[in-house]
Amino acid sequence: MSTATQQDKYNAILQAAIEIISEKGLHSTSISDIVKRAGVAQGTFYLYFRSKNALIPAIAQNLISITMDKIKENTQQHADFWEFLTTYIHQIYSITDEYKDVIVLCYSGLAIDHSMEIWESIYQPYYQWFQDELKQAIAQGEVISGTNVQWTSKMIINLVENAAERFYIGRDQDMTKEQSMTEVFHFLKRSMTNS
Amino acid sequence: MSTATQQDKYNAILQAAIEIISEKGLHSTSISDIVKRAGVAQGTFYLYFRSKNALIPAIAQNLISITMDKIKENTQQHADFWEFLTTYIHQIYSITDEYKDVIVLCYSGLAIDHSMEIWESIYQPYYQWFQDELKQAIAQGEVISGTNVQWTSKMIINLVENAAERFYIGRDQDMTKEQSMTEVFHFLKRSMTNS
Amino acid sequence: MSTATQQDKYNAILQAAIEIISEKGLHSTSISDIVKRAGVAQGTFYLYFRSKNALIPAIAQNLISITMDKIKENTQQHADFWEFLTTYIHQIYSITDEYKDVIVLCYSGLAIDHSMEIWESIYQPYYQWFQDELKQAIAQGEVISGTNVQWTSKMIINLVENAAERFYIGRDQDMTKEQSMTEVFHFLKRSMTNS
Amino acid sequence: MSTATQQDKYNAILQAAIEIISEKGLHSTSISDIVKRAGVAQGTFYLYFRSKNALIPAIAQNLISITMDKIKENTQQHADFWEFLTTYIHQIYSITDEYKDVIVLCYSGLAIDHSMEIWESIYQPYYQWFQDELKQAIAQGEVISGTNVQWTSKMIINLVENAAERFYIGRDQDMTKEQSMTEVFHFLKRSMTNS
DNA sequence: CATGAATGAGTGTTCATTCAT
DNA sequence: TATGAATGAACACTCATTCAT
Repeated sequence: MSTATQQDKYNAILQAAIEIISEKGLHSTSISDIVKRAGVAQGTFYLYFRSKNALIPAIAQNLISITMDKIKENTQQHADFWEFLTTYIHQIYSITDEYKDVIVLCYSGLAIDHSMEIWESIYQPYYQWFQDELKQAIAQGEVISGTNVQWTSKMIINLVENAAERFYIGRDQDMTKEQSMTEVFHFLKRSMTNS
Repeated sequence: MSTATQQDKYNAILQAAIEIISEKGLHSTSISDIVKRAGVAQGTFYLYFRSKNALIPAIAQNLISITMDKIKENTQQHADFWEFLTTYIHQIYSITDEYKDVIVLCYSGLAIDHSMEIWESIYQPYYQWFQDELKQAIAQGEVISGTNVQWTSKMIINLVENAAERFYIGRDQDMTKEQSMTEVFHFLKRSMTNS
Repeated sequence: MSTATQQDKYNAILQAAIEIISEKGLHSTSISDIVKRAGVAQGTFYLYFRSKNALIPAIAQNLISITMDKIKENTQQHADFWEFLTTYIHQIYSITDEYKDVIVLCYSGLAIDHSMEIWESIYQPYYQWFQDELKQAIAQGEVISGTNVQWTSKMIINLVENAAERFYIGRDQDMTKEQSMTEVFHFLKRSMTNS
Repeated sequence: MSTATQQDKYNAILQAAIEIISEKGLHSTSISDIVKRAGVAQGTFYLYFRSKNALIPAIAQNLISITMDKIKENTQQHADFWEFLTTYIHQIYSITDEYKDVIVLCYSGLAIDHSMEIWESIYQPYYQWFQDELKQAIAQGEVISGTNVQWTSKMIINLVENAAERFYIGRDQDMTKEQSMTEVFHFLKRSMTNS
């Protein structure tokens, strides 16, 4: 029962691309490199991706999917919003550490392609999910009312990601990971509660 | 006595590079394009830049210099930290709008040569300057004491830049520029004061 | 009983090929383009043609068939050879106008496979037919005796085709179509009669 | 004294191209083949020709130049128009024999490029030269007056070339070369004189 | 007969970089 | 310093052809 479906080939190419581009960068990675590792023929690449650049949005999408899956899985049970936020921060730091190369390639790749706006559209369901959590927290009285849920969600997500990226990618490690995460947590909590 | 000094040629090449790369992206811009617009010979490029990639840090450096000049100039006079912060936010939004293409090209250059650390070093004096302002605010009692000046400065700078980039580059324009800036301001102020 | 016979598919592919190659040229036309327009699968092409190059002789054959059908149909009734020749010239000009793209593609196929001899063999029945007309004219005393029928037939056919091609393909339109045809006619008639 | 001028490289590339494309055809000849034989680098080709297709008009131009040089040189001295025409026909047969491959590649190449009209423009000075000879012959009373000099010149040139091409390229050699040339001569003479 | 996914060899073209002047 | 002709390595992408179903 040979079951090499189309989905398999798509994934093989995508994973190979992620691995190699993460290592060598987009510019230095050739299609030839990718297909060799994916175990398919040169032409097969173009059955699944319109061009080399078309890889980037696919990689970004993939990253976000993984991120959401991991976070959702780990934040399912939480006593209150602050426990949720703590777990969320931990997860983001952990994911950033694991996928730092992919994150960098998404930033640079989407910029190369002049398609930075795509980030926003890919993030949409992620933003949405966070908004729901935040709304609930407001309803519970854990977060001050009057908060602009939409804007604040994006702000928090970006702030946490930025802190993690500065720590793991920018190698700005004056403090420990724990200290960094604590600063993030308190900075956010102060802003969202009446002390 | 019109004498084309070395500095002139360096700047001519750098400016030409910024213009063309902003338009067409790094990948699609050739040295040939750049020298043509700069009005120098092909080989002259290599008298001033070691390689094509060496342009990116120079462009980034240039952007930071312009940013710091503009901001310093406009924030010289301020009654208190919050007036300073307001002006700062305005300036960042304005600069982001004007230089969005250059910012994008800096992102796209991120991954080249794994130059992420260079990025942080270029930001260093910028961070330093902000830290000084923040220290002063704490000394004045405008900002809660106990704040980690170093971490918080970076956080603020990144948060403001991110909000502006989401607005102008990610084209996330659900709210007006003014509303967006106001949200940023209050989010930060809440976090840095005892209500 | 609508049954797509083999002949149908052969013709569908051939017609599609003629259309697209006429538009885009042989080199820029892919088998993929052809089968898409013909409404058959990629592999089906190879059930009817050995290769892409095998299309050219088939297209040429097709053009000659059409030409002969049209000319025969229109020259059936003629008082004498000169009326016949006049009609013939008209028909060639008209066909050249209608099929100029196909003619060009036949030229472009000339060099492929050094297939020049194939060309002559395709023309054979055409030459033969014209020879019969010419023989008859000589028998009738309309054309001077002593004429080399074989050589002269080819000469005339080529001369008329060339004049038409210069007019429609070379766009050498200093004179009107009518003037051009009249020159051809008189040039030939002078040569074939004692004044 | 190394004197490799630009003209030299242009010619080296052009000659190499003519040789190889004549042998293998345009499609089967790669730029790599050409530059290797020309003894220049890959990139150098593009300093002299915009593209592979740009070779064809250059080759055609070259062929016409050679043709005119040879013919002019050999027809300088002639007692009358008919001696001139005889020599002309001989020359065309001889040139066609020598350059048959180049002729084929010009036909097919220009057709591939959809630039058949270029033929006409390249032929212009050739036509002009023949017209002058023909005018003189009419002035001398050797050729019937009332002849359309422009049209007839083109006709004669094409007729002679066609006969030669049928003989050497189409390999239509039922008769000897001499017979073929004699037929051409008499066919033309009959048409241009009152018998 | 028909299909269309898969193949992988093949190539025109670009362009960063060098170097003799 | 400055030039710009020359280099040649590198690569994305195409497409004729095959073959398992």
